[in-house]
Amino acid sequence: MDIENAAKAKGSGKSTFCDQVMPSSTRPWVRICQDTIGNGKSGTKAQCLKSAASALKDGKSVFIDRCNLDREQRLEFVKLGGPNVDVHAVVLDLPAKLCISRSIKRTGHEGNLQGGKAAAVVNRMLQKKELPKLSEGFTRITLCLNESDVQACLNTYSALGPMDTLPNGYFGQKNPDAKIQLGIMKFLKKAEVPAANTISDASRIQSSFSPQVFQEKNPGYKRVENVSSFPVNTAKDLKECEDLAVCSAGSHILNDDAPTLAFPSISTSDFQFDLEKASDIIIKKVEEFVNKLGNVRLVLVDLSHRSKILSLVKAKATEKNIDSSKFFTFVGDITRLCSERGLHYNVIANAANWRLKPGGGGVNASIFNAAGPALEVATKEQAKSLQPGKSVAVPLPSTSPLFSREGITHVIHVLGPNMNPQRPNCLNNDYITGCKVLSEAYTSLFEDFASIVRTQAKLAKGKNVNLVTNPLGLQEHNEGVNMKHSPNNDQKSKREDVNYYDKSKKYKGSLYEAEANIHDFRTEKEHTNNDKIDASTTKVWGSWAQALYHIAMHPEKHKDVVLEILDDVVILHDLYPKARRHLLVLTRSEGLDCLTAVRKEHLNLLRTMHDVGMRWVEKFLQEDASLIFRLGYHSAPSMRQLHLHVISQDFDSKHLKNKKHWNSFNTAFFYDSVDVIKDVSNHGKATLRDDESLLSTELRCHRCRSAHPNIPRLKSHISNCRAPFPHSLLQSGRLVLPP
DNA sequence: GTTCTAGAAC
DNA sequence: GTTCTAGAAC
Repeated sequence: MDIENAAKAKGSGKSTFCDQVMPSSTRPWVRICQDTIGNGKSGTKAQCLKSAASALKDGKSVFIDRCNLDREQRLEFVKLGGPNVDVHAVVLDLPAKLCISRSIKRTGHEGNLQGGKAAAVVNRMLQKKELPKLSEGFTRITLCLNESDVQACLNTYSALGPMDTLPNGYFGQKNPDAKIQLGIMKFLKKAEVPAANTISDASRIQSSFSPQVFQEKNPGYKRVENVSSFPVNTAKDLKECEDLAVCSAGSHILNDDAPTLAFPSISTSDFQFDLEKASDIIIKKVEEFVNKLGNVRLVLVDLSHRSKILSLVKAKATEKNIDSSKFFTFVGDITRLCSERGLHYNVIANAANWRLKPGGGGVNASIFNAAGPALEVATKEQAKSLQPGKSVAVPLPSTSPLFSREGITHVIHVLGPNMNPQRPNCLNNDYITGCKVLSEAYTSLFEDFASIVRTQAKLAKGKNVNLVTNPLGLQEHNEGVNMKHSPNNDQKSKREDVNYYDKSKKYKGSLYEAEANIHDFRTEKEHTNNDKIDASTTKVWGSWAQALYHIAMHPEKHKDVVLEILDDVVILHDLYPKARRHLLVLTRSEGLDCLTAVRKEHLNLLRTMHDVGMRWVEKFLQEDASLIFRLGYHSAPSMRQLHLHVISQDFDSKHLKNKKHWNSFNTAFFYDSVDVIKDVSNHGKATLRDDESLLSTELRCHRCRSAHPNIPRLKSHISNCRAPFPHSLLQSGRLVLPP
């Protein structure tokens, strides 16, 4: 099989890199494609070189679109423009698994043998492949390991204007020498089951085969050989990117997992503090804390690449040789650094006003706006006002978009000194006091951040010591994971033998979820070590299964969904109701996650849950006497934290979409509350009936028991079926009808 | 829990 | 060609 031909087949797709960049770019790009250079047909390398040289001469920027898998192939292209041309490589190095499945699919050999052969060819190619290095003469290399890397890179190049330059360096991976993707051997065994085929998949395959070299002419740009890497791998705005290049040369550390504080420059905008003095203070305080804090990152953020304060701080950081993996400057909206710029961060500082109120302008308005009303409420709980030089850390409720979208767990409000006569407490140019107060402000900010990090580390540690019989390094994992949160990180783990660390990385490791994750480690560990352990402790909850737990622990922070907060339970609307009326009665008892854990001591709680549910049913029946209700638990719930479903039997809801939805409420999987209470009362526990097959059984009408071929047909039937309910449901008060 | 989507079923 | 399911990803 000829890999280049394979690449060409998919290269014709519109989703290739050049095709996406060229139309949206204001730069004069020329694409040199070996596959089409010979009057639409495949040409030679020499033809490519010739065309590229002539385009460069005309002042064009050039894409070299061909398989440049090894150094030798690339060498002549890199040399083309001479020392005044910027030479970039964009390496589209997507999972090997994908290449193989695509190539198998493409050649039409889906059988076991051919599939295996195709996989072997790809495997050989990948083994041979040599990723580009800066030492070959590239000024910038961007390695894309997944779709979102590719998208970020596309954005970067699409935004590149005729005169713009990009920072030099190696972006995207710690080890540019990596040759073969782990897990490939495991994939080979599965090669007989080719993965699905789409256009976008096709383009990914091509990409994998052909690291492509893009050259752009840039007269007047001085070429640098040994350039730095940045702790950034996605950047949209190229101009702004220049400001990212603050790191010391030679550093290849992408310390992306470390707890990260993003902070604006305090007092330098509206409060008109002198920039020179402010930058000195920032550098001094950063130097002081960077070593003290251990494995964390401090990131100074400003909106514009023209930011004076960023350039000053950047220059001074370089001068002072501050570790660029621990401190760097970054251009972007502080409320969107993760979603828009790919920077993982956990805590942000706000340049607050003394009332700690939203509004005003600048960072304060922007953070309060982005965080939603939840931040204002949470802030009020912590403090009413703030003195200059002080800060206050506010845990961000999980309802805040900054939490869910960006992964920010805390906002630290900081009030700096004011030099603006139009604002309160103006220091009238008294920079002796001013510098002292600004120093205090940063000290307070960094100490608050340190305290958040320490608390979380301790929490993780404490739980481990208590819960894990054989720590096996888990402690370390948890600490590492603790502050990590990466909503937009779709980089897949290349390892297929998922260990605890890998697994944990898949969680959104917010501070709140950290606890839950630790719980997971324990249970999974115990499960592997001891098969005899009770089922109630072996369940592993995914990160998405924590929502009800969070609500139960902090119902006051979820006023948007919570209907009623009582001592033992919380009542809320099911987020995706499967009927006209669908409530959840949620226990507030921590650690009671599902029915299997319920024992005699929970009887009172079960009765309370039932009674509260019944009270709401009565209310609903008064509003609509045609409704009929059923109260019960899912035998094996998807969401953590024991919850009772209170659901009307119309099942008239757009959210009821699949067999599992239907069967979870209409087979023995649905465990009537009255039966649970009876069973726990009689036998001390609920009898297990979480047979997975219950969820995939045929679809039957809950009234007349007729079977239906699919969900739409079933829904159409139940909307009209008025047959009486089965005898069993009418007994023991399982169904609740109007009096 | 939902969303996304390939491909099976119609 | 369209509908629907089911599995993966989150």
